[in-house]
Amino acid sequence: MSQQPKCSSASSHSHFCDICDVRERSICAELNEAEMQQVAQTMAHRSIKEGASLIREGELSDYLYLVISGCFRLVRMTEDGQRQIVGFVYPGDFLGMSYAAANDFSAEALEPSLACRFSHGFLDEMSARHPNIKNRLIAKGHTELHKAQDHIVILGKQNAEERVMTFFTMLADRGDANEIYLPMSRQDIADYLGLRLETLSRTLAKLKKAGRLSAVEGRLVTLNRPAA
Amino acid sequence: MSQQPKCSSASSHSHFCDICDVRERSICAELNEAEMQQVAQTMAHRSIKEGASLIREGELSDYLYLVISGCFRLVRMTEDGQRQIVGFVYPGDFLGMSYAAANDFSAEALEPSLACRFSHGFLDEMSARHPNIKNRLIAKGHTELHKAQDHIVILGKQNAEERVMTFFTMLADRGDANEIYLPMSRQDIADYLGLRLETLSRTLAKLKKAGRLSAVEGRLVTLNRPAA
DNA sequence: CGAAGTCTTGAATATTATCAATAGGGGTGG
DNA sequence: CCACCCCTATTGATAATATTCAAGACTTCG
Repeated sequence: MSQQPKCSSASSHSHFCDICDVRERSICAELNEAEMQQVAQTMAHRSIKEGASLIREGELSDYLYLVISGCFRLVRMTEDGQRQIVGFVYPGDFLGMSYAAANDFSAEALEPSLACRFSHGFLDEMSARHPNIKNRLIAKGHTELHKAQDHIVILGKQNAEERVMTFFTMLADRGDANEIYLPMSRQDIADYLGLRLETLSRTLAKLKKAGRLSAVEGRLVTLNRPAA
Repeated sequence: MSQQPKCSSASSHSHFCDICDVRERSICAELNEAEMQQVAQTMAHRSIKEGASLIREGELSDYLYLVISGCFRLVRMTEDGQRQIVGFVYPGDFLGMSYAAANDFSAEALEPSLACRFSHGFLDEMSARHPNIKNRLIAKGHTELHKAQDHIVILGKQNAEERVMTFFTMLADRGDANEIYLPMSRQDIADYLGLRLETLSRTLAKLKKAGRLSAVEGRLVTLNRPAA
């Protein structure tokens, strides 16, 4: 229940864009050379400390953020104070998509992270010249919906073992190896999978004994699956 | 496992728009008089029989559909053949939002329904003159994501009784009364709430005995809650 | 009326949650 | 460096909850 530390304030750095890993596959890919220059000059960024929130549930969404590096958990609190994690967010994903509406969830950094900040006004202006920007936002929203529905299937139809294996498999598919580093705590995983912390712990032990996980050591997990 | 009947093919009717209940609060609201005339002349509609599918999971989404009347269940099948309902769709909602991508789910009519059919090309053309159309699509996608996350919270944090009450309360809030007509079967509700059919049935009995539901008679349910 | 489907109820089982205690890990200060 | 504390994670025993399998009741429709 302690107050989250405030994250650092926005600041402009012209060379941030040079090191941006997600530029080619996000809205900046739509911009021409001159516009890219302008963006690089004026774009504000935010650096978010581990545990700090980039956006907060219920607050107004003034900006659209593009995650450049790091990782976030998306948290929704229920009326009776329970915590549900509705997703995890990685570089290339957007946060604060809701134009002038309250945020549906808080986004809390799991590790020191960087995000790029677009004002909605700026986006509208750019969209006039580059209609594909809006299309990318629509497509991205669609991807998010798809992921949320995968999540619904996990929670609606799978038992504890299946939930955990599905979760680890999704993480492993983000990289190329069967060894995974978990950026989130056990409680985070439990709150994502709709399980109690103890059930998750027991399920991990069971999966390891059954050989479906060849290693479970703190935040390092190794899947045992037929070579992809 | 029987094949769903094919729904009737598309047809054009100039006066369909006259009886459209959702026109003012959907994309047509952006159009001027002349454009509205054009839409009314050329727009194709589909009438979907009860049990028929408007779109199918895995098939390419050629069109965007706007539901005019009736009601659909959104069905996703898991690899092992289980059925999860990821949502219900009512007049004013869109289907087939994914530009040139496969549908994430099937939409099956719960009652005889009508939908209005937009080709993606037509939408792009109209959007050039009316940028708000794209904004409406973005906003609608956001609403859908929000609803999916509500669903995640139901499945992740609530027990059977809470799930059922939350579901009925949502339905009641769509209208103005505490008496609800359910357009879907018990199995549909169970597959939406992540419960077995028998568990749902028992939970209904329990809620009635406890007085939280004052009536449960087939598809008619009456909530017992402090007058809103 | 009969048949097929849908819904409800019953009894036994399986799964998960709860409460409680213990173990591990990382940092701080003596 | 070690002892201590705090936080996170694991394990154990029991209780609550939901599933499974089975049977019966209610509806709808031919």
